[in-house]
Amino acid sequence: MRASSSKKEYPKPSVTVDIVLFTFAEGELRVLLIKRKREPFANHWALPGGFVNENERLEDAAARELYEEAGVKDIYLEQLYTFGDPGRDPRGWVISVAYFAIVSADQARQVHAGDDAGDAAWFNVYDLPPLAFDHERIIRYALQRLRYKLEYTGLGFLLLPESFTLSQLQAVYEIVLREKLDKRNFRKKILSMNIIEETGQMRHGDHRPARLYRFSARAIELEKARRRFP
Amino acid sequence: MRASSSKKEYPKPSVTVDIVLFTFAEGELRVLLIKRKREPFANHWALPGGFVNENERLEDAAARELYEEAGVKDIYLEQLYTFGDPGRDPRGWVISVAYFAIVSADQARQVHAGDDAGDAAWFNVYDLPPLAFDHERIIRYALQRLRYKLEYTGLGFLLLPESFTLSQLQAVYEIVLREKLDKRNFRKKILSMNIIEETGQMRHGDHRPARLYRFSARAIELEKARRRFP
DNA sequence: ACAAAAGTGTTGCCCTTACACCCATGC
DNA sequence: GCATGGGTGTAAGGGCAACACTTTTGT
Repeated sequence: MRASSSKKEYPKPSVTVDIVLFTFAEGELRVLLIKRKREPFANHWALPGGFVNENERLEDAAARELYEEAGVKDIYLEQLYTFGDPGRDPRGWVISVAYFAIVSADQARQVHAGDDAGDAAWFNVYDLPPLAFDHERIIRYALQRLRYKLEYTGLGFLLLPESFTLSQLQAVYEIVLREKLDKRNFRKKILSMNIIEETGQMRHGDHRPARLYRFSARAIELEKARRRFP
Repeated sequence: MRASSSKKEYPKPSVTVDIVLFTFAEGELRVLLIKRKREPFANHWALPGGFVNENERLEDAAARELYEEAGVKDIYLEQLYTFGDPGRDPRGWVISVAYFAIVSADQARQVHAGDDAGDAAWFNVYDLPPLAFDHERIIRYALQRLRYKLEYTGLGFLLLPESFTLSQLQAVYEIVLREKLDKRNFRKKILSMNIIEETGQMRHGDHRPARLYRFSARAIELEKARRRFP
């Protein structure tokens, strides 16, 4: 059964990528879904994704599908898990490499349904419609990964617009982690990470204005270094 | 490009699993390799692995290949990463789902080359021969994962025989993490985790006898719970 | 002036780290 | 009796959690 006993022809699976794309807007953690036009699961919502092409890196396939189906580019992407259980796709043997992705609230606004896909829409992760295939399971797993990332790295700001207040950032943490956080401790912790800096601007809203922050170049470099592998 | 536009026939990749199987023996962290009999990379060492069958779970395929090629069963297995870069296999389009696996020193002794594979042998991870395909990269990534696991969970003992001394366990940590640890702090930390218990036996060697420990049922349950997902 | 969110420090506790000596055995 | 690895406690410092009031604005 070695790869090298290769004169015989073995059956081959189809390989797809599926992308769990998160963002944060209006106080909700949201996931992008596409409404399927065709069977199986016509009119069900599903993760964006599709077949991998030959001579294409898996991550490139994920980026391409996101662009084709939702018009978004330049996105934080990382491999999540590969799902290959028999029966996960009624059409036959289909293995899916799932990716985990984040867009800022700014980028999220550019999303529009691509030509060859159905409608694209954002859904509250905690209130999803019935999903096609095993996509609910994939989202649950992605959410778990998002929680780890938020706790261990400072990646919360990837979900927000370019400038944001500390209260907004805290709201992201609270909603993703599903727990209430202490304001002072939160601020101390985030500021001590040295990953965000003041913009000097203020946000004016209903009440006392709040300082605006952006994530610092340092934070971006840190994350790039951490991802240099594999 | 949706999965559902499926009347056209897309080319399909071959899908394999490759397993990075670790153990610890004679003061070394070791990886199991198989000597390839056929081209490409004939006579090079490679990770155990092979094609996934239809109607087979990916993890089952990994377990099967380990059994066929090395005769080992009932192993700690978890998915590591999926490698699909173009050109990673000279035979064409081959995507590999890599698995991370650990056997105890006891189990490692049962390893023997299977019928349809070449020789099987254990190698010091820090002193590997030239490897086939992108297998060196896969091993480097698996090693990184092993380090995380050792730091965050108490899984060091999976590498050791059923009963072991604290000094042996410390040696595992030191060699995997490549740093020297303080004996008292190490013992305090491990014991406070409540994952190992005394067997009541002693190991008699050259010098003062050492207490033998085993990992407790609790540790096994904990790890099972943590892995219940995805 | 009042409602509402922004902003700010201190304390106690726990966990981590650094560190050195006696003990039990085999030879 | 000596060489060798086994085994043990304490003190200081850093990080984390708990906790309440003042400030600034819009209306």
